[in-house]
Amino acid sequence: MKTYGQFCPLAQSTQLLCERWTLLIIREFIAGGQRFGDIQKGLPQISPSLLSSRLKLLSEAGVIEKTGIKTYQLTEAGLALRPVIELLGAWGHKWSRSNLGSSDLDAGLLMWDMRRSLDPAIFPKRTVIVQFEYFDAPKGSKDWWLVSSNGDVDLCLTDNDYDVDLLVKCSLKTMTAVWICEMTFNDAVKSKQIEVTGDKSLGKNLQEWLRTSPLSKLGTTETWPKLDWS
Amino acid sequence: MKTYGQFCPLAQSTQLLCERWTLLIIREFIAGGQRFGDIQKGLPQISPSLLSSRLKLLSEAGVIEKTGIKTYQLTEAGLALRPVIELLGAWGHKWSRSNLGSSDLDAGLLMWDMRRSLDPAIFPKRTVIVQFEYFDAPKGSKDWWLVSSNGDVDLCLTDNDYDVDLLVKCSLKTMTAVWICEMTFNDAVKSKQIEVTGDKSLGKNLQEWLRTSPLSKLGTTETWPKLDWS
DNA sequence: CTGCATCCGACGCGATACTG
DNA sequence: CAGTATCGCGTCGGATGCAG
Repeated sequence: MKTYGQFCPLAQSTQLLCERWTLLIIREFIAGGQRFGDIQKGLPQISPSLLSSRLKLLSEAGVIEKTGIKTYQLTEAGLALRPVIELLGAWGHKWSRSNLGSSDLDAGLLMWDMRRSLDPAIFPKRTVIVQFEYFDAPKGSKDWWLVSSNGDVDLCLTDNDYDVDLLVKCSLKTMTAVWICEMTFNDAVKSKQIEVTGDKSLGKNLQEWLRTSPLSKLGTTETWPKLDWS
Repeated sequence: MKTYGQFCPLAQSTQLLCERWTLLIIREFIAGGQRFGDIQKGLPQISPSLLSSRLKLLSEAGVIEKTGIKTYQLTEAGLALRPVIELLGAWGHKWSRSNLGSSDLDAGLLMWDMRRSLDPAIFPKRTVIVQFEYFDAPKGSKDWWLVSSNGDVDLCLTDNDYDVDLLVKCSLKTMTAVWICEMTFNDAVKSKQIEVTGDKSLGKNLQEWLRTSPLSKLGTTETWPKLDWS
């Protein structure tokens, strides 16, 4: 870890936390990840060796700790970073100019994020299957299935001959924009950017379903309440 | 600027802000710096070329803007980073383990920080000169003079045959610890870690004088009110 | 003094392969 | 799945010097 040679507390924290990937790793822990693989899943582009060394560094710094042979969790110091993460996220949401360059789009990340954030209680207890079709996504990540059944949500990338209740067709960019609240689902449907077919009564719940993302609250309130990430 | 390939607002903000030096540069702007040299003074170890490229990047990102031929200031987006800086600083103050390694000590930074943070109103209007002597500082930065006269504080590194009102002798480490509120000035005096000689009535004000650092408020309150950096 | 260009070294970081 | 070892590239960033 490179130091700044300054006694300033900000220098102390940034030299630890503001290295590449580090704050995103913390984000994954806040979002509920516990294992090496959980973290990797939320950070597809990090190399295992780097992740490994970051975890070691964060352990030594007392931000995370091992809770088992292969599980970690945030310490008190780590949990204290949550407001920082939230504030930085809110700043990015409001002030970042990058407006979703196509290189920022990643269907896998999007769906993974959905899976862990959606509230299954919105749908009936019986199994409900929602298929997403992104016509502009790279081959192999165009079609996704979210399977909600008795309080659980599963994510599938392969067609298991599902009995699909709802089919959502749109561009990856549109769905991502909806997910991070740059537009509302309903508006996107109205303007034909999203096409929904299937069970009408279930369809009405989609907007509400898609609002439970922790990010989604960013757009709506200026000063932003505690988020329910987990 | 290296990107993460993620749409997450946190990824957007960190890829811009969490590169080496960047947040410390913002800190310097918040502290009132406007010119290239102001920033450099607070970041003695940054190279001019790197500072230059960071300023350019931040301009493009809309965090700072040129206000004149050679002055910059924070934009609205930049000002919005202040809570982030404060939170990160508070985190570092509370949770950073590094406990002032000697490599973090820097007499120049310390004195520069003092000069801009001290409240001259504490002392009488007439010229008051306080000399600091750090016996463990590197040669050439052992002796410093703070000159307070009618509402202004100047900093000197050379002996101008001053008529010194107060002489403060201690280690650089001790003074730094006091400055960032790891201990109080009075306690350090009591335990003989700081030796003060000179005008007794002025000496009594030192503790109060040294409490006006923006950092000093970190230690005292858990949730920390708006700081007066400027 | 301000700001930038150039050079070059160090090492942060990524890719891959491999082990338990 | 959870990491470690190795290798090598790329770039960050530090030193110096110069131009405005």
